[in-house]
Amino acid sequence: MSDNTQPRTRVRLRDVADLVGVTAAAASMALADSPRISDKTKRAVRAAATQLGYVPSSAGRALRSQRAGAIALIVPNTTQHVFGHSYFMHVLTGVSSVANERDTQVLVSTNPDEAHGLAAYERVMRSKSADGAIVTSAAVTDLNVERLSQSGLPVVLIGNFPYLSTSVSVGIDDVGASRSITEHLIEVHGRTRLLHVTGPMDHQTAIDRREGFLAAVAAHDLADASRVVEGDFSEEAGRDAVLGLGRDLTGFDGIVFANDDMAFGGLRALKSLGVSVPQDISIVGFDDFGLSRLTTPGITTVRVPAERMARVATERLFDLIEGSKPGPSHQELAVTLVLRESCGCESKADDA
Amino acid sequence: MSDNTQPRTRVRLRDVADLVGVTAAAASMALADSPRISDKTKRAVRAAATQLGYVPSSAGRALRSQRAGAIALIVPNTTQHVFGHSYFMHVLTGVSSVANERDTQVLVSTNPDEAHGLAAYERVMRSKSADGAIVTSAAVTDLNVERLSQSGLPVVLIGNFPYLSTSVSVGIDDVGASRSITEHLIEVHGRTRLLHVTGPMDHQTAIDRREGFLAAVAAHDLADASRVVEGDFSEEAGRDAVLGLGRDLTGFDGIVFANDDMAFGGLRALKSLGVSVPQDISIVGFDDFGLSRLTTPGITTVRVPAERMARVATERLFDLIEGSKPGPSHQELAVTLVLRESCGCESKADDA
DNA sequence: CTGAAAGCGCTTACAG
DNA sequence: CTGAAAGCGCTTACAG
Repeated sequence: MSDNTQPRTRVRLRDVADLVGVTAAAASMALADSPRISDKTKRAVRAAATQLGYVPSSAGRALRSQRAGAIALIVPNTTQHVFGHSYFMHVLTGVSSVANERDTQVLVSTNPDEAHGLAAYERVMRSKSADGAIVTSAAVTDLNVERLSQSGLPVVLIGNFPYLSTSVSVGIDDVGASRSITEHLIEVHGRTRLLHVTGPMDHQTAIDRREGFLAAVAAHDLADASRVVEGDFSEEAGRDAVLGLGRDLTGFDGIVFANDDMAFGGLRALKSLGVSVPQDISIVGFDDFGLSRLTTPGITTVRVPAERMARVATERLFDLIEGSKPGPSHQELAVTLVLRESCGCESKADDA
Repeated sequence: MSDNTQPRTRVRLRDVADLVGVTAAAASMALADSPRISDKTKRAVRAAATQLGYVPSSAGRALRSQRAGAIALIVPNTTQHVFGHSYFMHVLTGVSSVANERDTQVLVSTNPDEAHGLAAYERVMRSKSADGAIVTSAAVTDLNVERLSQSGLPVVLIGNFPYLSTSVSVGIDDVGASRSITEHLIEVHGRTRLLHVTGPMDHQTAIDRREGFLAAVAAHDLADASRVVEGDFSEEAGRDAVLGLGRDLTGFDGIVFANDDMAFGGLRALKSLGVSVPQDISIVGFDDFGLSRLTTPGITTVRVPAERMARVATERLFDLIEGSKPGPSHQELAVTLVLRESCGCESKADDA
């Protein structure tokens, strides 16, 4: 019945107020459900707002209230290389859903804006386009993250940042998880001669996952038969690590890759060499952002709860913005060991 | 040397102007490089802005200039199901890079905000949080897309929307591409008994890809030996389509899946039945958003240039916002046939 | 308790 | 040509 053609021209708060016969200030308070305003007026204002299709101007509100009503998700320029698409989508999903609950917009800011002399994300923050930021960088040496997190602006980091101990961050126990998955190869599959292919060593995850690997082999007295090769989280690095071993390859019966992309590259290389996985060599990866269940054999890995990390980080960010709940500065979420075939475990049914 | 501690407190244009000894209006014009202002003043203002670390307030600018300085990328609530993570990231990458070139922020708006009675993206537009929107929906029946695109607000759609012929959109020729890949199975691999598994039939891509398949089999007089089964773009649908054939499966020597996810599900199902691909049955997919090169065998598919579509769409959006260049209302980009092993073509070297 | 002004930061349009 | 006011839309803080 109410075939109210949505107005194409902007509707201002004043228009709503005029229709009811109150001031814009009163209408504002009515819509904000202020106790100052009578129920009768509130109802009238709300009806008028609906009738006119009023939507508050974000600029007007932001300027007056000094709140952008948006948070930024920062994509460091290294992301394409270090993280996969799936990882970022998990993070985006987590951030969006929490932001949605709070009627807050999500701004995605990519970094490589060096032309302007200022990191793009610093611009975002300084221009007050966003009230806070989620940063999911990885490089230990990323000074921008440090500057931003110490600027006093609300920022929550996803990952582990031991050098930024005062920052608020949400991560996982990479050391423990890496140790666990390595011990799975040792204890369940009896592997004794292990290779670890690391990520780029300026990334904390790479450092921690190597540490976990080393702890596992040391605890089982397998350090002498084990080796560590440096990679960079790319599929090519996994391939090169395997191919680079040459005839030394036969000295290993298990490979712990620091992420799934490298495990996939390594898996392909092993296949091309006629080495069968897991019969000849067990391999495992890390992340479970999507790839590892698609391969044949499926890659046994550690599932990093990216979406949950993002959700928690975003909730913490709102706490910071609202100035409430200090809470712990670093939180660690639990991870899951996902057993597939590449380690020697039996094939499971489809895991969706 | 210039160890200028960045000010934590906001720097307003007035502060810059005061430092130079001009009015805020003059400083504004100086930074905008207005011909009204002398070079000397411009230099002084720019120096002061740099010294103070001035970044314009997005709210102030937006309110005055009636321009948000942001565009929105709309994620329809059906996206999780219909598109993959990779697709959306390709789009986001394309949109971001063009937006970055124009100093414009990118807002990501997810749709499922029905609680507020207004589609989230309509809120975004009406609140002037964004000056325009890129919509990458798919459902033919999505009335919100129609409303939004006809609201007069600048909107560019990614995909084909024959029902919205007045809208600006960027897509590919799904019919032609589907026909081509089907003919590849027929002409190159001599397949004659073909099955097509469609997407959800309320999606234009599903309709078009089916049409291309039917055109191919009709042109080669293979319609009688061919069949069409309805799917929904999910891995499970691909699996179910194969398993649902039962002993009829032996009647087919080629399957054209309407996307890669279904092809993957089908591939797994065929493997589980002991049917070898491509020896017994050739299969092909559509999209090439990431998955199809990871499987064994790799899936032959049509590469949809998602990032380029997004770039073109975003450029068109800026044209609309700036009110310039009408140009064609629908553009089609070329696609690539990506030959892998699942059709029977020889294994190629790694395609990165 | 309530009405209406002031002002967030910016840039455009006006007056001189 | 240039100076300074006006006003974008909103909400808070003030005056009555």
